[in-house]
Amino acid sequence: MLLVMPGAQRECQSHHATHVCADCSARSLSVCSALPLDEMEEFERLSRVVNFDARSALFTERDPVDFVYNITQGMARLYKLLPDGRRQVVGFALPGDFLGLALEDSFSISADALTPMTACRFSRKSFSAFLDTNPRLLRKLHERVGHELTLAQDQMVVLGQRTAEERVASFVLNLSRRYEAIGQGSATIPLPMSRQDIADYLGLTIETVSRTFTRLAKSKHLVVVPGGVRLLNLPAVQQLTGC
Amino acid sequence: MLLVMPGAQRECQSHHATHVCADCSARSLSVCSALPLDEMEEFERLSRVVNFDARSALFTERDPVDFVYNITQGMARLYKLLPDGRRQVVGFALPGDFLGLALEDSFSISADALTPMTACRFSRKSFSAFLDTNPRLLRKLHERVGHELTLAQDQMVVLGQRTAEERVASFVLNLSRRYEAIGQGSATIPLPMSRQDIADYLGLTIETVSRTFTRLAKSKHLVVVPGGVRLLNLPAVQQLTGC
DNA sequence: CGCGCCATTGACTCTGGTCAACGCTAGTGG
DNA sequence: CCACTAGCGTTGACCAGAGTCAATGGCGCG
Repeated sequence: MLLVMPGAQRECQSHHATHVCADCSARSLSVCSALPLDEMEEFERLSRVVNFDARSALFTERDPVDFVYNITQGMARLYKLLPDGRRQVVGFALPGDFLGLALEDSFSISADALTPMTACRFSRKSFSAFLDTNPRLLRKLHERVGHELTLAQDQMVVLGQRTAEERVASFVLNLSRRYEAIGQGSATIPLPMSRQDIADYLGLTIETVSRTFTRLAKSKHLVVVPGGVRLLNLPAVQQLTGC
Repeated sequence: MLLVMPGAQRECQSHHATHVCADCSARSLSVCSALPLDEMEEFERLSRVVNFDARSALFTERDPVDFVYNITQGMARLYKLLPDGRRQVVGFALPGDFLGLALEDSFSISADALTPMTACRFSRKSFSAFLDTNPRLLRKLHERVGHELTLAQDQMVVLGQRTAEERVASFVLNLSRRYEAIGQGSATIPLPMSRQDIADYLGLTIETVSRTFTRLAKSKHLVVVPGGVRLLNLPAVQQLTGC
């Protein structure tokens, strides 16, 4: 069980001068793409670029939602804790992902940075007010949550029906597809999260995850490299996911 | 594995005369509550009341979304199938629930009626067009999907972390709360779905579900009655869910 | 009445969990 | 520069919770 120290947060705001949506590498990946240039400028003024150190907390379950975030760089893990310390990682957030999508009053999950991260931060209030004047953005946001919901349902299939090997294979494949989608595709798939994070995401133990990677390596499906894996036989791995 | 016959669908439209939103028992439960009276009348004209026999299919994964549904009576099961026949039930839909929330092009899940059902059916096109002129409804819909997403994340915790007993206990409790929320609370919790449905929802087998109900009955947590269960010791069952 | 479906129960199996040891690597301090 | 340590990952031996297979029971329907 890996916990983040409260107070580990180091959040350093950069100057507004450096914040130009038009130059943002994540713009095409995010809900911002719904905005034409002129509206984007207004939108831009509502937000502020924030940086997070690796291992710092973005927010915690039940925190009031004062800010929402649009990730531009790095990776976050999203999770829920049980009172007895068990943890379910419900997802990993990449550039283009929006945290606080649901516009709820308090966060239903916790989030912290796995790597150094950059995000656009909006106060919920101003973001919400902006949405009232921009149905297109709301529509885009709605699409996003809808997509997140189908992803969550896919993960329910993984957790409810799949074997350890299928879970690990589908995890690696999905992550690989997501890297590709944000233009970071490569033969080697970086895994910035720990084995414990993967285990808690897949409903397995760290030992089972480790053994499964070893087995997949022995069967020449992939190689485990420092900080990630490299797929050797994509079709065979796809086969393994059973879907 | 319980499959629904294709063609089992019996969908009988009733007359528009009988369709009056103002009298709808599900109105306060559903997204419609976002609409003032005058807009509701326009909205009303877009929809049509449809009835479904028990065991009939509403739609199937990958079907194009021609219609969206607002459930007014009965219960549906929502599920995904794997190519090899394994099934994950991702939820049960009750009055007030909206099917097709995400406004996607094709359904990501299948749905069929567990009981005789009634729903308001909208063509996606006209519903979507109506949304464009009613940001308040869109906002409400967005809230809904957001809520569905948090429920899905809660279910990920159940599937990834909980023991068989905890899963069954949380299933019964959640269902009980939902009945209460729609004004159908009672000491006896109806379970219109089969043991197989419950098993596929909880990532267990039918035998484990059955044994767990028996165990919970032996330990005086509940009684299994025809068509449902009756909780004997609510606090103890809450305790069992570990949360 | 008898058939069929669903649920329950029992006996046994097996996948994945638990517990424990070990190794590797990075960071620290002498 | 190297010894020491701490944290993470891997591996092994064993265990247990849930799955599998099979038989039985109960209820509704023809």
